[in-house]
Amino acid sequence: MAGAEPTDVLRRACNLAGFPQLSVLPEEVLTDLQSSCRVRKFTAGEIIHHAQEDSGFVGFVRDGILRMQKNMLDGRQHIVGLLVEGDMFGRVFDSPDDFAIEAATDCEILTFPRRPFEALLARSPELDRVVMLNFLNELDRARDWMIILAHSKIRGRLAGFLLMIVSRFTEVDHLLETKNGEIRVRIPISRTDLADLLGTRPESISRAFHALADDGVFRIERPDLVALTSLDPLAAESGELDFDDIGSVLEIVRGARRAAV
Amino acid sequence: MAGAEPTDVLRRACNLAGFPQLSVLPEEVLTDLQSSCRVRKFTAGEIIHHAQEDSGFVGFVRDGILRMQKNMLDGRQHIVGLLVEGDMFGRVFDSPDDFAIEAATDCEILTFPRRPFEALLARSPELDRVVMLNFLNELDRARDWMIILAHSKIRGRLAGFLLMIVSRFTEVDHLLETKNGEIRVRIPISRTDLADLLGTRPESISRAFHALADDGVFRIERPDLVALTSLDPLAAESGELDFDDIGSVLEIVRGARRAAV
DNA sequence: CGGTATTTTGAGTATCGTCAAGGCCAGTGG
DNA sequence: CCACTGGCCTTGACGATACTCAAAATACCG
Repeated sequence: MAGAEPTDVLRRACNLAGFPQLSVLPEEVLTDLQSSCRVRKFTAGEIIHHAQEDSGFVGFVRDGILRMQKNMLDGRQHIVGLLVEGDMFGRVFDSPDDFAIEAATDCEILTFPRRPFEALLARSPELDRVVMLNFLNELDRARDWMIILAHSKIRGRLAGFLLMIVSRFTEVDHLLETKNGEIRVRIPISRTDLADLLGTRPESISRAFHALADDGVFRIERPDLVALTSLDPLAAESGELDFDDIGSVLEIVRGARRAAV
Repeated sequence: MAGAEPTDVLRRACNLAGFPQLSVLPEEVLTDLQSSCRVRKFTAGEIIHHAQEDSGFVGFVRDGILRMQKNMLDGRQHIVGLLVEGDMFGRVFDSPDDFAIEAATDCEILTFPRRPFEALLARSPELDRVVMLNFLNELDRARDWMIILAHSKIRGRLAGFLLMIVSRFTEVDHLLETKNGEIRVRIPISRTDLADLLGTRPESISRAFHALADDGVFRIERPDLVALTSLDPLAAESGELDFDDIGSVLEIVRGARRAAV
């Protein structure tokens, strides 16, 4: 399959400019990266990486959303993280990942064969730094998910999830939109995925959505789109979580309000 | 306070031999580390590091258990991880940690001033590697906690917690003991901490303990000590979680059985 | 416009959170 | 040595919440 592909076209398609973290790398490292890079596309539901086997590559998400999950023997699955554009995934220097990676939406990723990538990592402290900071960021996110999951009521978890989207996934393509003084948040995964992520069932997720809507926390435009005028009720529901960069989101809201007047 | 201390004695006390991960480091790096190392002791309940402020050091746990947590405005606290002997904590190269670190038990840690540590990190690829692998390990643990938290019933979460201890904290001082063909697991934190970690209340933790005991999953010797003859019921309760190195624990059990016969 | 998957709603049961009270243990001081 | 105290764990009762199974409504896709 790979042999039949027009590799020069593929490589031209490997535009690394879309990854701000990589912009600090020296030109030489970038060309090295480009030379082993491949673009791969997946449609929603496809398996990108099986748990506990070496995929042989590290990946960068260029577009779409991936879910990292553990598939249980009884058929249920638990999601431990969402990967969005700009995120890196995969292992370096040790055993393969314990989690499977699947496409939650249609998506496009860049892959780099693991061995050459590790070699480059050893040669370039800059790349090493980028990868290290990426892991630290993932660690933060995982712990934020833990806080969200620790809420005893589903309403609180859902509120935490929405805050996670507006605060951590601010930059992600089309997830956030400000219009007429309100923020419109697109929920990029299904109720089932949301249940797998928040540790509950789809029915409870649905009820929590409508309970919050009834209380005026937001308005449900479509099952995958809610509109809200303030983040405060959401923050109150989530139990006074202070996401670190919620401030920047508030700026967005104010900007939207000014634009609306 | 620091100026009054007999620093040569302190430095002799900085025995890095207790950290297997560090044994791969070149002699030169080890001496560098030793030279900036300080030993600090804390008693249970003491605050080691406040959230969102730069502690100015990275730490290694030599003894005892630390909890990493977020303190909520309403007084509740959510635990996002436990640090045990051999674990490293603290940030490098970026903003301070979002979480507070407190002593869950009396403990002893080694601290290294952050700036010199970062400088050494830049000079030594070996140390860099050690730190990177540490973060990867923490990431794995955080995701395992997520899986545990995602259980809808407290029984399942508690079972997951016990499996976490048995599989991930195997090496930790006195937590695990095999005797007369059974494993005795010491629960190193209070019911309240356990509730903060598993996202519930102490009462529910207590009930879950006794419910599992009534079903023969284990026997409660003391509030902080349970004895069990097989991990299978525990694994069944936790929903077929397959902790990666549960195999090695099973070896321990078999060994204990042989010794008992 | 029809067929399918997803989301929502409903009713009954199980589990959990809450508040309050009781028990156990260790340390303290008489 | 014993009574007292305070912290932690346990138990009980009740209301709130979530899970389960089933069915209906809605959205999505061709």
